[in-house]
Amino acid sequence: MGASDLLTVPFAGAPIFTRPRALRPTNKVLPEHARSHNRALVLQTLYTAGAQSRADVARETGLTRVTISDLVSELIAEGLVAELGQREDARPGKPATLIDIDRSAFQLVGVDLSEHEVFRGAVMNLDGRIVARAELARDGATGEAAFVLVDALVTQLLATATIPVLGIGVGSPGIVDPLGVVRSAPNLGWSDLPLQARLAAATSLPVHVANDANVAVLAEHGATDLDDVLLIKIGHGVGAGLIVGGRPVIGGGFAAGEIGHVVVGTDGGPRCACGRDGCLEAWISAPRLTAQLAELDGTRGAGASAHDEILREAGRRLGIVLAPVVGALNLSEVVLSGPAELLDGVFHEAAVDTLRKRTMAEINRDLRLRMSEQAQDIVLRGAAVMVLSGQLGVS
Amino acid sequence: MGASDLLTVPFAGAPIFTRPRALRPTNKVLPEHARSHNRALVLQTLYTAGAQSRADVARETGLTRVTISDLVSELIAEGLVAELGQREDARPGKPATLIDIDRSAFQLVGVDLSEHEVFRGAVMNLDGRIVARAELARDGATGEAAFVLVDALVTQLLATATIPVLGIGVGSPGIVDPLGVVRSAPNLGWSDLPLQARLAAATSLPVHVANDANVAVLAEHGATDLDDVLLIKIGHGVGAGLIVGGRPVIGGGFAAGEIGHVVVGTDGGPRCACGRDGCLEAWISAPRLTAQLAELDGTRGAGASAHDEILREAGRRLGIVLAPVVGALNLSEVVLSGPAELLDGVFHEAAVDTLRKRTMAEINRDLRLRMSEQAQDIVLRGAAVMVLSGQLGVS
DNA sequence: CACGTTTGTTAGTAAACCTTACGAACAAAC
DNA sequence: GTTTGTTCGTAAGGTTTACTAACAAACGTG
Repeated sequence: MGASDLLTVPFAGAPIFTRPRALRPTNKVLPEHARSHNRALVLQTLYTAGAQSRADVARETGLTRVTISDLVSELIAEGLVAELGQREDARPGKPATLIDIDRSAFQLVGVDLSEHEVFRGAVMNLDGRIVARAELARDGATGEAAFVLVDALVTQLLATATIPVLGIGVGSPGIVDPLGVVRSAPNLGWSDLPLQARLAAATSLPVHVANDANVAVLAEHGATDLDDVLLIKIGHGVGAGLIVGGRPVIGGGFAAGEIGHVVVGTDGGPRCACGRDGCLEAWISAPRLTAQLAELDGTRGAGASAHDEILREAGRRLGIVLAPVVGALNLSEVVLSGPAELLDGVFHEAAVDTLRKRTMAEINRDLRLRMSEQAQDIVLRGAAVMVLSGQLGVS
Repeated sequence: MGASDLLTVPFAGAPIFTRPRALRPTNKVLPEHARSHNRALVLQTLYTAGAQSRADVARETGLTRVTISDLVSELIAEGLVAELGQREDARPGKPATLIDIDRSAFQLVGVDLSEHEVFRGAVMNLDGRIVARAELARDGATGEAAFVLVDALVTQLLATATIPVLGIGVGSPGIVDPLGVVRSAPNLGWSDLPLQARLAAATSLPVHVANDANVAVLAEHGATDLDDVLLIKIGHGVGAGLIVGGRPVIGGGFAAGEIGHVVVGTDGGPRCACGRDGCLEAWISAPRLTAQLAELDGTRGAGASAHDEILREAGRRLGIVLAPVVGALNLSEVVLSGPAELLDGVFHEAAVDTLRKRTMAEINRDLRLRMSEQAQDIVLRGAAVMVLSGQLGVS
């Protein structure tokens, strides 16, 4: 069985990004779609709860043991699920045969194009653990040259994989539509580049492409139980990924999360590359903060408190922008991703403080603003989630 | 057949408001669920496209003529669909028998509790056209007394209905959970009032309750093709209703849209009832604007330009709060609902202008900010949509 | 060792939609 | 006036799906 034989799943996890009505597939539902859904449900149950018996899965999903047996035998035939032998612990009744997703059946490839100087990628197993890494220096490549680099990176990663690859996930900067066309990525000199289609043609594997921040939030969503998460990704630029009601938000123009050039506050601010004053990116992008701190270090007699003041003001600006979003969506979780030496300290404190002062405490009582725990690999892990979700309906 | 016999529809339109994972029903999908979905699909096709033949519906939905015939005969037996006789226009082939939703089979009841002085309600037909109205002065009633008024209003409306009532929709201020419990509505003195359950018990009819602004945006969503709409409802308070990816957003604490007490800008502002300075509600609520204008009229020599300046500043404040939300969600449509004499003019202009200046033009190019066309009845119409969607899967 | 419990399978049933086929009714062309 | 082709709605039969019922196997427990 080839990986491309795997069904796409209409309900469980497939609508990775909701798409405009015009692009949506027909809405009719056939019995076979129900089966795909239940199939994905079994995989999802095994994925999140780990090895267990068929009877356990039946209880968990509400389907009967008969149906689960049928679905599982199909999944075993496809190599996605494996029997692990009998359960060890002693209890009455016939001993259960444990089954689990065969985590050594497939690997995944993830690619992160969001860094300015380097394209990074990894081969991961189905758990999202990284088994091999690769990176290629970008050296300022743009346009076709940049694509050639991506293609080379993917080829290199595929050669590293030791078992069949389930699919490839790519997080790209810029505006990416649901078909994986990079509509616009100024830094890479891409416009209307059909990245998904070209990589799929080159590799004959399922390929999923989305905006880097939108990919990153998938990694974070897997780590929480919540249905609403906002991730702020601070690097060379500032972007956001958003999950509302358990579904990623893509936006009418496929540009959801592009908050870098929203103006903050009513008192001006630093001049931004886009020509305006006080854009969020001009306030809090990593290069800007680093430059400000470096400039300060150049000055004689600059103390830690001046350091903190810069970061505190930046954190405050983030809080100002987030307050209306948190209020409108009643978000329960906001996650920060970026250089910890800049963000994890007074910046974070100031952002939390500002957010609390600017939203209604009674309503947003259980709001949490925290640092991501995924560090540098957040986009790679998110890419893995994207592939799992797209190919198996698992998330 | 009683209206309560009608199936709830798991896919097509039923998940009116997404709910937290813990409250969600089991995810398994049985063949009968598929049928419910397809049934709703037929109703939706007829509802939006009007009278047509079974074969037309088959082509539209992708299901076969056989299946459509089967579903339609079921719907006819239930009294929801009626045959209208043969199609008139001349074309080859056997003449088609036109069918349509029987718009005279049921009426709907909608209730709007969002106004400060009066509870308003209406009996509507399936198209949402109002056939009868009723209102009861609130006279400051709170707590149980307010509920008694609502109950009386509903009773009065049900007595007015001439044909069976499909269901009752209620838009209430405050925080309303997916089960129709008003968790908190300070103005009405309600906390944890099970409004849905009590009205359902009193009337033996399907009842749907949601926040007034969240209800209002349903009416607006029906009027557009877009999957993302933000409605700002300005009255005694300021609230928002939000649809993202075609689905209403309810929020982790069921308080999505509660933006009245988000602080605007970084330069202070009027003192708000909540104790802080510069809340959106303190800037732009209808009573506050009216009072400001009245105060101005008391002053000698106040011209139209001073009038405009007050409204312009208010509109600007709204734009400041909306910019991050529009940017983060990449919204394509924002709608204003409230007193036209305040909002439809310089207020509107200033809001549009501010929004454009504070978001990225290339990304939010096709953003529209417009006045609602539904005037005073927006909550009533939204309540109708809520009932239609909940009972028939039609939206 | 008999008994109850749990697991996973077999066999048969009901529901849902499909394909195929057909009669009825019409317009257009001859 | 007849033939031809089209369209509509229905009927019959088949496939897929998940269900209920029943059972053998395998295990603790009293």
